[in-house]
Amino acid sequence: MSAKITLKDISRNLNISISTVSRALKGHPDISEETREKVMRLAALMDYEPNTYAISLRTNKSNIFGIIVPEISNFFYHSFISAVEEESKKIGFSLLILQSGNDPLVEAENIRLCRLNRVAGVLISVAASSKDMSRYQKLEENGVPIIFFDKVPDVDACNKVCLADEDAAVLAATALQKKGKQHILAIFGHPDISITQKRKLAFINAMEKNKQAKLIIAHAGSSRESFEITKTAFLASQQPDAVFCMSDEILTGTMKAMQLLKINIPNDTGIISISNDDFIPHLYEPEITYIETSGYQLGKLAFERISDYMSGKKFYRELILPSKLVEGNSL
Amino acid sequence: MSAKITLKDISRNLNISISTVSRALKGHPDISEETREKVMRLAALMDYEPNTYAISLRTNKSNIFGIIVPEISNFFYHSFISAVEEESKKIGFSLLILQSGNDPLVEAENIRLCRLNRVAGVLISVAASSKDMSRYQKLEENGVPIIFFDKVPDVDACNKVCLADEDAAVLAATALQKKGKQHILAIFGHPDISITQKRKLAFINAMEKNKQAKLIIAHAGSSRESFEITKTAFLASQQPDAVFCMSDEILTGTMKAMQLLKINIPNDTGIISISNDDFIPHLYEPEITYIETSGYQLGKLAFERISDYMSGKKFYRELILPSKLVEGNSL
DNA sequence: TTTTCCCCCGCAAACGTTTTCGCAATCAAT
DNA sequence: ATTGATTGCGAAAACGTTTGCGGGGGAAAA
Repeated sequence: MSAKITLKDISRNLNISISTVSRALKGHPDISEETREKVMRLAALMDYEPNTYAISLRTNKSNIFGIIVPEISNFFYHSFISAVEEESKKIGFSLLILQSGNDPLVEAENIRLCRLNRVAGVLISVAASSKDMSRYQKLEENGVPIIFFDKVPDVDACNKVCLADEDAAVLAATALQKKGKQHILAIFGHPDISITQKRKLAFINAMEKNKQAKLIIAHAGSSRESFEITKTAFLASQQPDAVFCMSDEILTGTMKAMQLLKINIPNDTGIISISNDDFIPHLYEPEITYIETSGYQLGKLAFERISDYMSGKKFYRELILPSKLVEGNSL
Repeated sequence: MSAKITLKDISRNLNISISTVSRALKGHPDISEETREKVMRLAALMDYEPNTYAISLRTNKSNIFGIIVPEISNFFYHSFISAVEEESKKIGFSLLILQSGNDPLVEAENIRLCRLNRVAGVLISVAASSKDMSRYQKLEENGVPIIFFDKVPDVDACNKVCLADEDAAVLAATALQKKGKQHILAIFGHPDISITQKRKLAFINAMEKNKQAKLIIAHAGSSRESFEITKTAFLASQQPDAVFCMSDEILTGTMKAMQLLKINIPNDTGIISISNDDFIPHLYEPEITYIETSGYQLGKLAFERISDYMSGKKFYRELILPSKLVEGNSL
């Protein structure tokens, strides 16, 4: 049980005051080069590690970011978290990861936890699309920066980093047109969530330019539903010559149907999706052509924003991460 | 900037001492029912939230578990973390999640971080299969319980929770025999890692009972490699009538080859794998028959062990999570 | 010589708790 | 009435830092 060594230990050992040790360790200009050297050396030798709790108590700050997501078991949030973790580590920060399970109550509780732990900042993808910002504002009043990402509140006065949802849909539509697809099954997510609405609108608009193409719009709340939708569509008299899947989850359902019906891709039909990572699209043969909206990249962006905020750039901004087409062989 | 209210605020308000307030709040027997009530009520009213840093400084404890995994972007660790998070929340604990990237140096640094943050306990899946336990022991000397899970050190004097690796392989072998498979391609992971060795040994042993079956053993370090191995095997003159995949990663590679070669499952060939979750096996049509070794369940088990430890059961134990066969339609 | 200035450094308070010790009051037992 | 135990509470130290203020000493300016 090697007792933790403290500033006091060092000061006693060197016959100088605690304050001098403290200042020396953090390069305060008041301290002479000579004593600074001395202190530094001894601290290293004694394996001194500052007590983060004492520091936080004194300064009312911490080296922890809170990060709240609907669920951690999700590729997208996953890669987001990884990215933030990588960057945070570089500046000596740790992550307090909390999942809200899409429940506003749990979310509120998590925010409370962040307050309790005096986190230095919060990154959050909101659960409910509530317009009630009060629970978030409490944090900012205490000087805690809060960055919304992906699923963000529908108000202007906050910091957001988002994916280019419309843009991704447009890119997909363009790719389909370029291939001359004429009979397209487009499967979107649950009609109520905002991301579905955005992508659907943008997709349909972009498709308008191609008057003669036949468009079938469908909504799937789960992988299972998109499986059924796809199956039905391809069992009909006239098969689509392309499928657009709004998300990874939908893509997996569609692909199961493809396997069941032994449909040849891309000869019988083309596939294109919007995906968060390369994982799902690379699972199939041929590999799926997709529009990437990277959680990882978004994480990097969010970290950048929170760093900027903490170093003084406290104005509100919305950052958008561009998406890009990744060519597979499925279209 | 609503200043945080403290014990002092409450005490002043009630004209009693800080110590009394502190004791009242935590139900100390010294305090009369009457004042306890009073204090409780006012605390609730004033929305009092204890300062965790002050508490930790004073008690040298925290309400945080450290959890160190090779990578967080991995289904298995993922579900493990989810399970631990769920349970921890119930007892008011948070999680400090760190990834080592399989680098012993980073791992050491992460362990240091756990010490720095005075975590109440550590759950770790070790990076290197090093037998050097010193860096871990330092924690236990400080009274911090450390539970190893999944990838554990090869020594007895520590707490472990593991998957039934041998068991899973035996179950798979048995299932293959029951179906009367005679020409089996078995793909394992990288030959150096311990889990590969365990599973391979158990699998081969279990297969011995079926003398006339032809067994092809292969090793794949990645999804790509298992793709190549499978392709080659099925392009040969005599095709296997079943494939056994040791892990999800290997399964994905094999399934890509199946799609490429348009092999009919289970008519042309049967598939069975060992998987951490239902996610990957359910991605295909037909769904894959697999042996489940659940990260989620393992997380629950690990939490149970660390709770027990903290409540006094400090002896060393190794817990094994049984695995079970989940029937799909691929065999 | 005196004054002014700057360079280094120490004192002590403060952050919000927990906990040891002790004290006064009450009550039961002798 | 004296002792002894018990009950309910307060004073104060401690946890390890940071930081405002002030002071001693030496050098430069007067």
